[in-house]
Formats: sequence, C-alpha cells, structure tokens
Amino acid sequence: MKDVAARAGVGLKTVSRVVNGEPGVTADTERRVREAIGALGFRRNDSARILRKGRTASIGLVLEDLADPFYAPLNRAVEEVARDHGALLFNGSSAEDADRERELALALCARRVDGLIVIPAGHDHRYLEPEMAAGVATVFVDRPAGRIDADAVLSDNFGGARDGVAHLVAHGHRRIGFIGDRPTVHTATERLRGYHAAMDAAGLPADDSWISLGPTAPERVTAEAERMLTGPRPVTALFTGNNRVTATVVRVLARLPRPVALVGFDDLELADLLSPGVTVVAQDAARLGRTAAELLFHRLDGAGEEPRQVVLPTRLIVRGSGEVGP
Amino acid sequence: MKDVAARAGVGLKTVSRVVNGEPGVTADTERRVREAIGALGFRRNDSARILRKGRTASIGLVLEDLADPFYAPLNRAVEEVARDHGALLFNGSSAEDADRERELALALCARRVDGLIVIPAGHDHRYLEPEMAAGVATVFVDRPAGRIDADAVLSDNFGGARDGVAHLVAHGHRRIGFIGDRPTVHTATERLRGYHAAMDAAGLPADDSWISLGPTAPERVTAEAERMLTGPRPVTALFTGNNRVTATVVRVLARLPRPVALVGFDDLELADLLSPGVTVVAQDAARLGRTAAELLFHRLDGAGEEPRQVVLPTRLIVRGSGEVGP
DNA sequence: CTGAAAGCGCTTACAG
DNA sequence: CTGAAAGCGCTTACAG
Repeated sequence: MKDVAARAGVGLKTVSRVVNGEPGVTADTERRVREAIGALGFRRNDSARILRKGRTASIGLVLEDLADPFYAPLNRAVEEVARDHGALLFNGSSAEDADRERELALALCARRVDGLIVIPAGHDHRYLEPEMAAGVATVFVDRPAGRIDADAVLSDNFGGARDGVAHLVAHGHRRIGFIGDRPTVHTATERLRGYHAAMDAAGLPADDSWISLGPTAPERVTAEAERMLTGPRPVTALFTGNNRVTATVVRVLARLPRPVALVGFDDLELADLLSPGVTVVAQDAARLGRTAAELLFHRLDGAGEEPRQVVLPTRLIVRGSGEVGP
Repeated sequence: MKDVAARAGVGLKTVSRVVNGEPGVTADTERRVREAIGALGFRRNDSARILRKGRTASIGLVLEDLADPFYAPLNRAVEEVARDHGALLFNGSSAEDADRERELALALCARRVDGLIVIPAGHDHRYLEPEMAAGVATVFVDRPAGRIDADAVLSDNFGGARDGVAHLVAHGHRRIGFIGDRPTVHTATERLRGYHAAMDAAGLPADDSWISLGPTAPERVTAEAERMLTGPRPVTALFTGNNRVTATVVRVLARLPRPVALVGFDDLELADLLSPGVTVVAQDAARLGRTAAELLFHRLDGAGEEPRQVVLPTRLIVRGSGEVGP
C-alpha cells in the first residue's frame, strides 16, 4: 500500500479510500491510484484490516464428520447464512473426539472468529467460557452444550423416536427392538427415552435384550440385529437410532426370508426405492443449520437475551417398511 | 499482552516466549506470567501473529456444493491433510456459478490463505494469476483450470465412461443412451467422449437422439429417459453421467414393467440394496481430495516444478443393473 | 535469562 | 478533497 501511494503520488489514506470505495476522491486521483494498484499487483491484506477493525467477518463450524451425508446440508445452510452476512466459514471435524473438538474450537477462537457453531462431541464446554465472555458468539447444534448455559438448536429427538415407535405399535407390534448409538451421545439417549415413552404409553414391556446402544460400526449393529431377531422371543420390528444404523439393518433384513418391520431415525437417499421403502423419522438438517446460523448472527447483532433452546420438529415419512405387520 | 506483561512485571517478549513455549524463561518468571494470563483471561490474537509471520496456516477449499454427498468425503480428506500440516480450512460453495467462484476465491486470497483448492465452476481462471504469482499455491480438483497452467487432480472420466459403456456392449446392447450434465461441465464432455469411444470401438453407431446433455434437474432427466425408452427404436440400456442423474433414472426404471440395463457414473449409498443392484463406475472422492491437498502442501514446501496433472483411476462395480441383457 | 525498539499492513481520528 | 500520525497485537532482530 505504501508502494501504491508512492507511485500514485498520494497519501496512504487515499489509497485506502479507493480500495474500499469510500467517497471523497476525485476521478483523476482515483485513476492514478488504480493504475498504480494494477501495475504493482496490489491486493489488500485482510489480516491487517482485521487486526485494526476488530471483527474478522468469519465464523467457525465444528462438526462431527465433514464426510457424513447427514451434516452436509447443515454445513451448506450455515454457509449460506454466513454469506448473506458477508462472513467466511471455517470448518472442521471433531471425529467424535472431545479433545479434538476443544483443540479445533480454541484454534478458531485464536483466529478471532466472530462466532462459533458447534456440534458437540464432548460433554464439558467450560473451556469455552473465557471465549464467550470475551465476545465470541456461540451456538450449539444437534446436541446441547455440557456444563455451561448456551444457545442450542436441536431436533425433537424424544418426540420423533416416540412417534416412530408408536407407529410400529399401531401396526400391531408388541416386541420392538431399539438399536442406537453409544449412550454417551445425547441424541442416542433422547431417542431411547422416546422408545420407552411409546412402549409405556402402549402398556408394553421393554425387555433389556431388545435394547442395544453402542458404536455404529456395521459389525456390531449386524450382530445385535441378528441376535434380536432370533431366539425364543424374537422382536417383530426394529427401530434404528440413526442413518448409519438404519443402512446396516436394511442390509441384514434384506437377507431374511420373511419381512421384518423397520422404522429408522434420519432419512436416507434412495430409501424410497428399496422394497419395501424405508419408513423413517426425518430431521431437517438444513433447517438445523440455518436456524443455528441465524441465531448466531442475531447474537452478533447485539442481542443479549438469555441463552435460548430451539427444538425443531421431525417428520414421519411412511414408505412401507414400517407398515409390515408382526 | 501489554497488560499481562505489566501485571507479571516482565517485558512483552517474555510473555511471547511463555505463550509460544519458547526456551529461555526461568520457572519462576514463567509462573508469574501464567498467573497474569489466567487472571486477565488473555488469549493470543492469531491475526496479529499472522500479520507479522507471513504464513496464515490456513487453506481454502472452493467446491460446487457443500451439501452434495459426492463432495463430502473430498472435503473431509482435504481437512485431514490440512490438519496434519497444522492448517485450518476455510470452505464455501460456488453453486456452479463462475462469478460466485471468483468472488469466494478472491475473498480467501485477501485473507491470505497459504493455498487454495478449487473445484472450478467457471472456465477462465486468469483472475487467479496475480494471486498465484504472489505465492498462493493453487490446485484444481475434479475439473482442470481454464486458460491458465495449473496443478490439477482429476478422475479418469474418459476411461471410466468408456469402460462402463463397453460393459453394456459386452452384455449384448447395441442401442445405448447417454444422459449427462450440461456440456459446459468438463466431466460431462469427457464422459461423453468415453461413451463415443466405446461405441466406436464396438463398431456401433451412436444416434444423436440417444445422447442428452443438460441440467440434472429430475424433470429434465425423467423426460429424456422416457423419450429414449419409447418410440420406434428405443435404447435397451442407459449410461448415466453422474450421481444425480443416476438416482433419477433409477426412479424412472423402477416404474417400467421390463428391466432396462443401467450403468451409472459415481457410486450411490444403498445402490447395492436395490433390485437389481446398480452397477456403477465409482470415483474415489476421498483420494481426489487427499491427493490435491498433498500436492498443495508439497508446493507450499517450496516445490517449484512445472504444474502437474494427476489422473486417478475409476472402478467398475458390478451389481446387477449393468448385466441385464437387451 | 530478559527486554526495548521497530515493524507487519492496514484503519481511525483528526486536521487542513 | 487529501494526508500525517498513531495504533491494532503480535514477532523479529538485537543488545545486554
């Protein structure tokens, strides 16, 4: 910028005016500055600008896995809102590891992102308190923050699971299995709560052997599904706790001679084309992302109200697999 | 930092040493500095650090659509490599719009990202020449750069499509349709070239009415598939140019009384569970991302060789739909 | 082992 | 309409 000013024979401030389109520069001066910018290949350094201005016009998104198709629409929705507000988006995966989540979130704070959207992997977010106190707007999404009071945007995991299981009950099932993610994952336990609520409401017992929470690795899920489907009192229907579990269970059921009822949490691509089509409780991932990002920018605009918890509805999509009788 | 130094009764440089873990500080001094950092809630400002040091330890990824499941594993692979190199990742979608691509890429350059990975939407990347000359390492992925000489990592679109169509020919088909993305998309025309190569190699004519390039909106793809499958000389097999087209055509074929052969470019989740399973030419999206990111950091480490074009192989996955006879 | 001075490349607040 | 000075929060290069 100093070189541009020298070449154009003007002061630094005049170059700054031209670069930022500020008024108060004659056409002739502006032309000389632009010529110098072109000749010297000048490009404004936003790092310096940021240092002086305070706000970085960037936000960070920490999610579980950038490669998980469930989070892709959420990611895009956050980006669109950020773009509407002139902000750039950093993002990264926690890989479901609390230490990695913290490391990433703090690295983003050190870059002085204006705000942070976090899909938590850990259960203790007190490490973010100094950052939040220093003004980093923070919104949690998909799962609530642990041990701090903060904004959160969630799906109605309890209600969605309850409705899905009630749907199976309505189709005559009395022995229904539940296979979900590890019990440390908030959504897994909420959905299990929904399962119990539906069984209780129907006056049905929920045998311990019908419930399995754990890693979503295909080997474990396959073994558990096969176990529940055999033995003296096999289940006649399964409720699966997320998209990865559902995909694996669909594969197990495809190998069986008789159809077994299935309702899954989360929608899947092509689920309508299987026979039978897979009945699911769908979340609106894009809406989760959009809502969280809008709340974040609302805070950035100075809204100092109490932390808010927003719960978005789920939707039961009937396609056939959930309507198979016992 | 000034406040920390004052409170600890030391100089600025000593605070800097403690914060960065540099040697040459007595245990007692370090303790006093740490106490002051804690009491004042000091957090190092990386914007200032970056301004002084030159490198920002961040890279940018411009892709077509963060929500497209095809790009999700690519995104994650880039992130992992960046993380291994201690860099943070910015990303954003061009939404297949050349202006938006340029706007985003230049915004990232203004933030002084060390490098840029671009899935191009436009066909003229001369706008990046000043940035590249100024030292921003740039690698294109999935499609080559337009009108500039630059590193690129691509799938073997030509060879993959040729093999897929040859597979249909080997199963007895003589009238094969091709439905792909718009002719402005590099991968679409390369795959069409592969189609022609396979037809020519088999001595088969390729009727113009069997070929359709255009938007991948379901309405258009459905209409084109139905048109090719009816009339006096209907095709007996279809080759689809990408994941979105394949998903739509699978829906069309599911409604037909007789099975029609299909091979698609790009793999789909659950494709193995449809009946018949969908035979595809699969790309390794994660490997595309990993290779591009590794090439980028190789350049950042000072490799000044000529721009390089890397072509990764595709893989034919046989599942049933491509083995249906005419 | 420790620190004062200069500077990274901008913008702010002011004066003319 | 234009510009000189100060400063954002760090690190670099030196000196002691």
